[in-house]
Amino acid sequence: MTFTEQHERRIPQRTIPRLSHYYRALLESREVQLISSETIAELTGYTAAQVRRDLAYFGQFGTPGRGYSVEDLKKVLLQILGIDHQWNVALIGMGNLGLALLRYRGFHEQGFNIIAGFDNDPRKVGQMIEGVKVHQMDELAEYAKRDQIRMAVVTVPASAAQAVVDQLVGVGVKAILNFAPVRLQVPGGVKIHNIDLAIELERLSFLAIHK
Amino acid sequence: MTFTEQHERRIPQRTIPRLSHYYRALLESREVQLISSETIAELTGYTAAQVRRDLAYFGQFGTPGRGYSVEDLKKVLLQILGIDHQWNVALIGMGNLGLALLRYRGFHEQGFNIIAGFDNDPRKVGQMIEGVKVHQMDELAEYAKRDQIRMAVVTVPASAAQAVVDQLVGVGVKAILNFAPVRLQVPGGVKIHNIDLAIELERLSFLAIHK
DNA sequence: CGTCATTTGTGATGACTTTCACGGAACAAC
DNA sequence: GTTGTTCCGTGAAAGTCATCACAAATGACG
Repeated sequence: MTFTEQHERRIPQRTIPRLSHYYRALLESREVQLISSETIAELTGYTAAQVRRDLAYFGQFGTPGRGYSVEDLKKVLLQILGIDHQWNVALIGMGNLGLALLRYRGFHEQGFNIIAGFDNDPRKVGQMIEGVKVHQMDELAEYAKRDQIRMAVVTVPASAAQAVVDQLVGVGVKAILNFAPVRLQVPGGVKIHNIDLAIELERLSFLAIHK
Repeated sequence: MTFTEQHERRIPQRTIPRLSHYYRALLESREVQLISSETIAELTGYTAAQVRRDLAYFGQFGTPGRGYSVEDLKKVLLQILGIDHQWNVALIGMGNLGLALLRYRGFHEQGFNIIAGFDNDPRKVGQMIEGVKVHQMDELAEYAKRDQIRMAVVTVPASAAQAVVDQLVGVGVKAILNFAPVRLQVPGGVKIHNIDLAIELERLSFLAIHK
């Protein structure tokens, strides 16, 4: 069973993280060969209808009366999420957050290989951390070309983020995960996803005092 | 001008982070006294109608024909977001991510004071990092009571997260920011917000290969 | 005071997302 | 075969959220 690109409908934004959760549920279900939408729902906390609808956006992967093949569905989800192959990732900004992400094992386990770090601080350049060497920013173009880097994680201060992103776009990076608390401009075709830790805490604060 | 609690309507989930963005835009507008929804929209990348609607969920803060008072609106947003006072926060799990968050200045700037760290690794217990002491987990109850800790950030491995959360709930913590990639059970009244870095990367991967 | 330009707050509309509910496909059992 | 059970895929309904568009409010100006 294979997933073949077929964009008939628009995919709801929130479907995508749910697919990741479904995939994790499948990883925990090695002993069974078939799994129902109801079981996936129980394991993930969503509803069975939601599971079926989300999967149906991408094709017909189940068998009525039986369920979904765990092995096949895992492959399909890997393909849909784009993690059926390795991503070479550059990490820009080797401050505390950058170091933490470099050491975070979760990335490598999902096929995201951080293959080079970049920083402008001379004290950090040249260091070897977790098997990853830290380079000066002006070496970015060289490595991006050589190692086909198409994804980057940005953990520089807000004031430097736009310039860094411009450089990344310039060397062909197509997807950027940005931790700097600032809205960044990118040309069409380049995807950017922002994680703002202060805003996440504020959201929690709001939840805690309301409702 | 003051915001008085009045929950007539349900607040859309996505309104809350937008409020944080509006607040940031106001911080950058010190020279002006009045600001229009149109200007806030330009600064944040949303639409003017969205800005007005979001604010209107909580009351009437503007003046027709004039706009919003920057000073007043800042106060209102601080109140709505619950960051008009300090939060005492416990940080559980002093691994790489925990250390990065401890050193991250953005938290303290928004009134989130990490006042104690906790870990079960004997090599970490007793250390002093960024002015914060690392304690054993079994000392949690004592500190939670003494310092009125009502919020916690959890950066322990997935396998330990539920036990940690149970302890936090037991000592009266009401809001938890969880970085462990696992779905956690909490009783009603306790708010939990999850950030899963691997899933965020998968979302980016999806965006990069589709559309 | 009347007119004009401006901008809020909100009813109405439209777009998007989730849930419901059921036809039909698949297989087991006899 | 036929019956019974299971469970997917999806049209339709319900629910949620964003945008439109305008009445009403405000102050400037003469």
